[in-house]
This record gives sequence, C-alpha cells and structure tokens, in this order.
Amino acid sequence: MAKTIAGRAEVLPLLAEVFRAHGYEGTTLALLTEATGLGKGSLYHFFPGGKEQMASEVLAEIDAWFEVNVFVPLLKSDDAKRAIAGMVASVETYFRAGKRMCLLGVVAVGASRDFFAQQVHSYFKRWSDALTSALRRAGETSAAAKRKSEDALLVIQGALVLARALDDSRVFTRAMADLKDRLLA
Amino acid sequence: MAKTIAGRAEVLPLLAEVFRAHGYEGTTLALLTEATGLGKGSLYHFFPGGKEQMASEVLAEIDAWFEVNVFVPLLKSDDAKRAIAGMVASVETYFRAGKRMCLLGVVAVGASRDFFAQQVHSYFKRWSDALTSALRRAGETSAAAKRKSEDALLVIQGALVLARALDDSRVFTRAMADLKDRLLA
DNA sequence: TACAGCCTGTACCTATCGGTACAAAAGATC
DNA sequence: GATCTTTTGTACCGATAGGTACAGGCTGTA
Repeated sequence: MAKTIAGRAEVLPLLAEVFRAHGYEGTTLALLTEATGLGKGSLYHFFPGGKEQMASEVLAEIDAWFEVNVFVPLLKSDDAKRAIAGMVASVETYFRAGKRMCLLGVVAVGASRDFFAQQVHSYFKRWSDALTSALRRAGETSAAAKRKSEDALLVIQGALVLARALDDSRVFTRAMADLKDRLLA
Repeated sequence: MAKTIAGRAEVLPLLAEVFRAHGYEGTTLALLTEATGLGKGSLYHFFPGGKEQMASEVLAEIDAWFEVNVFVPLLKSDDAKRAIAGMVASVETYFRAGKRMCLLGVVAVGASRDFFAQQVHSYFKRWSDALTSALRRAGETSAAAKRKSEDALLVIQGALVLARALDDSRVFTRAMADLKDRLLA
C-alpha cells in the first residue's frame, strides 16, 4: 500500500523529465521504461491508461507543485511585492536557470494540446489570476495588473524557448531579472 | 525542369503547415502525403533525404522569407523606427495574429532541436542582430539595443505559446501592440 | 511518333510503436 | 510456512512508423 504510493511518487518525476525532453509525441514507452528502470508490466500496472495517463498525472503533479509553491503564496501573502519576487525566484530555480523546459508549454505547443487542453488552460489561467491578484494588492490598477501578469507569463515561456533555441541559459536569467524589475516597478 | 521547381515551391508550404501543427516527431509520412496529395514516391523523389530533409528545407524556406521580409529591412532601412514598426506588423500577419505557430520555435522546444540546432540558432541570432542594429540606429545605446532586441524575440515566442495555451489569440495581438510601444519608446 | 528524361503509384520491407496477457516472483498477513 | 495480494518480466499483438524498389505513366523535344 504505502509502497505503491511511494513508488508512484518516485516514478512521476522521472517520467516528467522524459516528457519534458521529448515532448508528448516524441516520448516512447521504451524511453519511459529506460528512464524509470521499470518494465512495461510495472508501468501499466501503475498507469493502466498508458502513455496518456502518465502524461496527465505528470501534468497534474507539476500543477500541484505550482499551486503550493507559486499560486497560493501569490494569492495569500500579506506582502504582495515579496510574493512576486518570490515567484520569480521560484521560477528561476524550477526551470534550472533556463536549462529545463516547461512541460505545460511544451504540451501547449504540440499537437497533443488537444488531449490536455483543459489542464494546460487551467494552469496558465490560475497562474495569471494569482499574479494579477498580487499585482493589484501591490498597488496596480486592475487593468494594469492583468496586462502585466499576462506579460510575465509570456516572458517566462518565451525566455525558455529562446534560451533553448540559442542554447544560452543566460538569456533566461537576464529575462527573469528584467521581469522582476518590471513587475515591481 | 521548370515544373520540378514549381512543384517544390508549391509543396514546401503545405509541408510546413503539417510540421507546424504536429511538430517534427508528431509529423508522419501519412500526414505529409495527405496534406500534399503526393504519394510517397513523389515525396521521396523530391526529397530523397526523407522527413529530415523536408523539415530542413521547410526551415530554410521560412528562414529565407524572414531574411527578405524582416532582417534585411531592419538592417538596411534608412528609417529605423519605421523598419521596427514594419517588423512587428510583418510578424503579426505572418503568425496570423497568433493562430499560427513559429516552426523554428516548435523545433527548438522539441527533441528534434539537435538535428536542426544550427538552423534554429542562426535564425534567432540573425534576427536578434538585425533588430539590434535597427534599435541602435533608432537611438538606443548598444547595450540597451541588445537587451531590447532579445526581449522582443522572446516576447514573440512567448506570446505564441501563451496564446495557444489559453486558446486566445488576443493574447498575441495585445503582446504585439505592447511590444511595438516598448521598442519605439 | 519515337525516345529520353522526370514523375508517380503500388507493393513491400524492417523496426518500432502503444498496448495486452499472463505466469512467475516478491511481499505482506496470518 | 501457507496463503493472498501486489509487483514484475517476458512474450506477444496488430498497427503504423520511416524508407526502398521499381514498373509504368507522363512530359518535353525532335
């Protein structure tokens, strides 16, 4: 019982890295068994829904991480500016200073978006709403907060893409520094 | 002879749309034959290198389009500000107001980046350099021009990702309007 | 109309895809 | 240690992947 849950919790991050690196369509069962050390038997035991279920659960886990570490602080913190700065810092560590892609973004870009449209939409919407809330509490007008929050999300995604395209993670680091300034200006 | 070249020129855009919509790994020969109406025989006659060659030539064609319509104007125009505004307008039409993905970005994000790293890198680097040049001529300092140009590229990519994730092309339109203001400020 | 190219459709190839079946193993429970 | 459940490896499945072979059709030029 306890073992099962523990096993799942250990396996999900490994699956996540494969999906991140290869995208949904590029990820094969062979890649997944290799990365986890688990045979197909085990994988399908834990995830009877196969590849699609694995991706969906990985997405859910990432979502949960952001919920706890990013959205809630943004929504509940007494010090909104501090929460915003914290968000930028979290994002920077989470994406390994630009060396790690955003799986939600990767999925959004591919054809698999249709399968996970709901999860992808919800993730970005909730993030945007949380940041908008913090921005308003930090003194922005409602309209400005909304615009800035949308801008922030798109800068993060774009910085990840460009850093990878140019194979230069400093692009991401610089963008995060600029973003922080712009959000707290 | 003439027919061959014409055929190629007609086929490439059709291939491009398939790669855009499905990514490199998600694109299958079946999809490609369906989209072009050409059988495998014809496809392999034109592109003996198969899927990889098709993608590479599509990338090259897109690159050429940007070279002519974006990079050169940015580099050579007498009126730098006008050229920058023109770039934003071109980008907006090219990406169909956010409904069309950037294939170079899509490739950069996937595992296929390794195959096309050179082409992807060159595209973004040349774009960035061209925009930097225009910004300097428009009165920016060298450092500010470089930063703003990098920022512009990343905003474009990010806006495409976020617009697709939220399934709302207005995200892209708004981002382009903001971008124009920021570049010409 | 004959001939020489280019072009195309069909059949076929092997490897791998995602997924299933199931029996043996390994753990837990008593 | 016997029994019952969870976990695993292996073999296998049909479908499809990307790619090749090649015979014939089509096109121009003469």
